[in-house]
Amino acid sequence: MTELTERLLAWFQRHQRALPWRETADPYRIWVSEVMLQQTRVEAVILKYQQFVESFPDAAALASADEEEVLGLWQGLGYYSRARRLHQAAQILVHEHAGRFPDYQGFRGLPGVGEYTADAVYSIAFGRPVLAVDGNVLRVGARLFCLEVDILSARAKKAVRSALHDHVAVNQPGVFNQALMDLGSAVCVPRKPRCEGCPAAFCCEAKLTGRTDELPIRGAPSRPRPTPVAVWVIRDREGHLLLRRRRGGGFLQGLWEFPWWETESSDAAAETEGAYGSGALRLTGRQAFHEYTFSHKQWLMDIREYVFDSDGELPWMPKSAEDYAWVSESGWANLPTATAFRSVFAFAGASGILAIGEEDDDG
DNA sequence: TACTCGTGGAC
DNA sequence: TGTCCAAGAGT
Repeated sequence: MTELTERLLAWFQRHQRALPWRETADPYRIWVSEVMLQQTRVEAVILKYQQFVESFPDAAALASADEEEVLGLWQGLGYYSRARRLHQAAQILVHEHAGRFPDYQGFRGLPGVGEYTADAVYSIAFGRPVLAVDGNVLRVGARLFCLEVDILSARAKKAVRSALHDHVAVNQPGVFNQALMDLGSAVCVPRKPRCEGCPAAFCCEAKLTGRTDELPIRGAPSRPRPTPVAVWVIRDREGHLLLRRRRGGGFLQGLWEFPWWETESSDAAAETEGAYGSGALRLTGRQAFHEYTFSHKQWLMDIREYVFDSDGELPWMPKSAEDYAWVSESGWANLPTATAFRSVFAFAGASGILAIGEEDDDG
């Protein structure tokens, strides 16, 4: 065991956070936590994790659940394909692996299980002596070894793996990996690292050469692309709201939403009116404008209210219509929805939304 | 490699 | 207030 390893483990023993997924050795629960934690802060995960494993205490329970129920518990966490892939993977585990965790390669091949997740779960739950390289470890490694390459590049990952290889605590790799991650999130933070309390400061090349503020090197993320989008709040004669469930694509797949269309022109309302309007749809005149920013696009939402004055279906609704539903102003609360539509529910006056708290309306 | 895929907290 | 970014995976 190297001095770095020794000091890091001692620091972790003293400073580690109490987290619900650290109170179990169940690989299923550790797996759930790792998937939830992808690109997501610990504080946002804790409650969701507890609710999730309470509803689905094991892989069999998750496998037999409806996708809608799974998405409902994931609601608000974002990156919803994680939930669908976890659900699919649980079904594969139950039906093709008799509910037992397969070997490392078998697990690595499950939907949503990449290199990091496989390494994290198998080091923590099974003691597999591998380094789990996440964003924290990349940042810590970049400073420890003064890596001059973009930490998001494949080269950086390879360099960190190589440089840390001999430091992995092979008799407790899971503890070692979590110690590195905790160090990254609590001490070796992106800006203004807290080197005073760092157990690795004694051998940190960035610290010893005064370069902690220059490292790591990381390219600027691409900016969200402004995107006009028309959102239709459609009521029937009884005041029910028309929602649809998204199918066939990655974005927000499986979630319920108001009908919307991204448009080429900045006048989203006019463009969609021509394409999707119908004689049975009557504008009420109520309109609002909201912005909502995803990781990769910025929606400029032109929200309009219509009344559907007919008993039929709208031309663009599929014949089966099983992915469309007329719901009461409180009925939406039982359906998984994306946060992007929170302001639209507020606009629609849907009950329950005021408890969440709102928000601007440029009218 | 570069892009898609959400959300909200920190500063 | 805008910017950054968090225990990534899939394509």
